[in-house]
Amino acid sequence: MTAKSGKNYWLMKSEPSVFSIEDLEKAPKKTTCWDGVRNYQARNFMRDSMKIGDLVLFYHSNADPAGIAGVAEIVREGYPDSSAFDSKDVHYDEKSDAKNPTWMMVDVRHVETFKKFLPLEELRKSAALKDMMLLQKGSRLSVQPVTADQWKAVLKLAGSSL
DNA sequence: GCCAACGTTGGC
DNA sequence: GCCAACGTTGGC
Repeated sequence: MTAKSGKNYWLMKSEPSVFSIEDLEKAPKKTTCWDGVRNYQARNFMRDSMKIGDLVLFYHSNADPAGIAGVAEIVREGYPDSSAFDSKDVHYDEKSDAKNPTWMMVDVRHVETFKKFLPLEELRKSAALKDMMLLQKGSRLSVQPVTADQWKAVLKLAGSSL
């Protein structure tokens, strides 16, 4: 992964019935740890490439409708996902060793909830977004990079002032 | 709730 | 190292 200097952009998925952007806004310090990711590619992005200050599109998956709900920012870089060590947690992974953790997480803080939610259907209509990973057939990665151009196009669609 | 697409596991 | 079986994701 190219981890050049400067800001990177991301998209992170959450099921709003589990944790929505409203939940993030109401959370203490408007911040949460992004635990429970159990996919190596997504883990690698969080561990290796996400930097403090990077901005994130907060995506509502398994929702009606699904789409982009707003923006968050990275406030803590990759560190071990403690939920992997908790046998009572739904994301418990008995194979993950606390001394050599398999799974990592980051902390994200709420930045903006879009006044205009961007449903998938609308994203698909945008020529500027046609190559976005989110929109590719079969793509289901829960943490994924977004290009600077895609980022600008999304904020424009949302009428965001960021 | 259905199911296509994907990732992981485990037998061989 | 192959690949079938299984589990999960996530749109619809």
